[in-house]
Amino acid sequence: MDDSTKTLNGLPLEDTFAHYEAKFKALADQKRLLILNQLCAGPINVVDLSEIFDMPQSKLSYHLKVLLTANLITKETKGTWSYYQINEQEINHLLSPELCCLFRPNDVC
Amino acid sequence: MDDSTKTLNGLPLEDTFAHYEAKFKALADQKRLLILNQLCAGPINVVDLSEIFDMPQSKLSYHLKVLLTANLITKETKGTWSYYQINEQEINHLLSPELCCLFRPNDVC
DNA sequence: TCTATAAATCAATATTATTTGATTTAATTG
DNA sequence: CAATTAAATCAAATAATATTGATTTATAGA
Repeated sequence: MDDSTKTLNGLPLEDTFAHYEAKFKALADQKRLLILNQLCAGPINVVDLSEIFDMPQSKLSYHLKVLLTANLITKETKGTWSYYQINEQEINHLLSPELCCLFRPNDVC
Repeated sequence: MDDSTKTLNGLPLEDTFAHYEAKFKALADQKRLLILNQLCAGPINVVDLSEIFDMPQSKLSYHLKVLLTANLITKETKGTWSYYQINEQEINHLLSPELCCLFRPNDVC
């Protein structure tokens, strides 16, 4: 069987890996990892994040969008305010239990 | 306690995340994920890889170097030939058991 | 309605990563 | 030693991401 026809769960391997490439790209940034870690303390809005990290709001919006697009976080908007949260399921699916601990709201590891 | 003083295993959080940023960057590429997956079939050299993936040798050397630097693979040189292998420990430390399966030599998941 | 504020988006720029083909280094073999 | 081959490296071109400050959109409240 030639390599180009290998599949996983009915998908060509290349599609599978294109999918994970996107996830890892979103994780491949120190600032975004710090944001994820901060989100463990609970839902938070852009303004509060920009104070905590001393970062311009537009920069945070950008990085939050990257994380959102990769489905690593979720957003809930209440009136003027948007609160961001970890997508625990997705994180658990990707990362080792060891690593997940850095990004899990309710864990002591 | 202010954010800049948070630590994990005696290291500032930022150092921890700088470390993981490098690992995830190495994983954040479809070609490198395919290479890792191929390495599961056993140690292999650059020329064979470049035939399997129909890629120029210099490109493969580049991507292998990225993976090596991130310590996701290891290299063993025998005379003229260099054989690359998965660093299973490192992969296991990073990825969920589910995902590890894509990159484990001896697993059926 | 007018003002203030949250948050996304935009356009310009800067920074990083990737690709390519050529060259170099080093080991093997005749 | 000369020729061959594996594999790393280099420099130049291109592509992808990130950063900045300004602008825009939308909601809330006086």
